[in-house]
Amino acid sequence: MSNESMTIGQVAAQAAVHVETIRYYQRLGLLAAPPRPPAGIRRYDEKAVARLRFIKRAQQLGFSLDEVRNLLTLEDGQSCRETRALAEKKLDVIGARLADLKRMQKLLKSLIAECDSGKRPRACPIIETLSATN
Amino acid sequence: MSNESMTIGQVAAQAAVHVETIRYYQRLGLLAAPPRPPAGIRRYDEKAVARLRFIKRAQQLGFSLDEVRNLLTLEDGQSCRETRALAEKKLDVIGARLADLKRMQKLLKSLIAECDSGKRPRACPIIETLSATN
DNA sequence: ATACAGTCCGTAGTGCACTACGGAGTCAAG
DNA sequence: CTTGACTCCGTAGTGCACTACGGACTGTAT
Repeated sequence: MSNESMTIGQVAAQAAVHVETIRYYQRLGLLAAPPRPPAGIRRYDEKAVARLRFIKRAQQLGFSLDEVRNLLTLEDGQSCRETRALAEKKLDVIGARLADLKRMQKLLKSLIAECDSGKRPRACPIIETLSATN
Repeated sequence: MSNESMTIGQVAAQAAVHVETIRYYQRLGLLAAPPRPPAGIRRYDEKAVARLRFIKRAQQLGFSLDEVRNLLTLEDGQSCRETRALAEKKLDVIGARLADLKRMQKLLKSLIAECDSGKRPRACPIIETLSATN
């Protein structure tokens, strides 16, 4: 089943995506659809599975499908510089997002802690904070 | 301008949101639209601004508008327990997201570092990694 | 009195990544 | 040779949080 000539459903299973997702990527031009034999069914090979995995891995690294499209045009591995630049930009975005989340986490934690210590004169510190007039 | 009887545009400016956003929240029932005088223009007070700020702050803490709706029904501050539960659930989600992002960050960093050390036999380590057959 | 900015309201579009649906065709097993 | 699972293809819907548009009206400054 990891051979040549798989159906779209088998490819989907191999790559752990839904059939519809494959078609969607084909529409977006992220994955080539093999030619359809006259009145037949398309057959896919290992490369399709590899490509899908590539896309999924890149997504997990935080790349959007549009960025993945870029990555794929660099897939030949010739332009390491560009790929690197893309990765660095993404790293910045991740750093910023990380800072945001940490800020949220800190605030929520302190609010919850304040809830726990019964010693606040006010109603609910969480609501209080959200309502603050700043 | 931070008085009674502001127009929707003034409220928007005060709360740093767009007019359309206010109307959108009204449609969602997050904010009450004051009655419209016959053939006139609606007038808003400070409370509207405060409510919008509440919503925006909650969003910054990672709450969806739907969750904000919940928060708003708890706004009287009487049911600290429920509010706390909501905050704790959100804290969990944030923790998970943080872990994800850190994983991504680590991987991207090491890939970029590998790019820098010229000593890899392969083409581009980033592309290589994405292409790996795992 | 009139120009013009702002308001009102409803509906439609955006972006992202899918997910669902439906009717027709195809393929393999029994 | 029929049943049933799978495939093909196009279009439409989902979820979230807005954003845009357009025509009619209102309020204010000149």
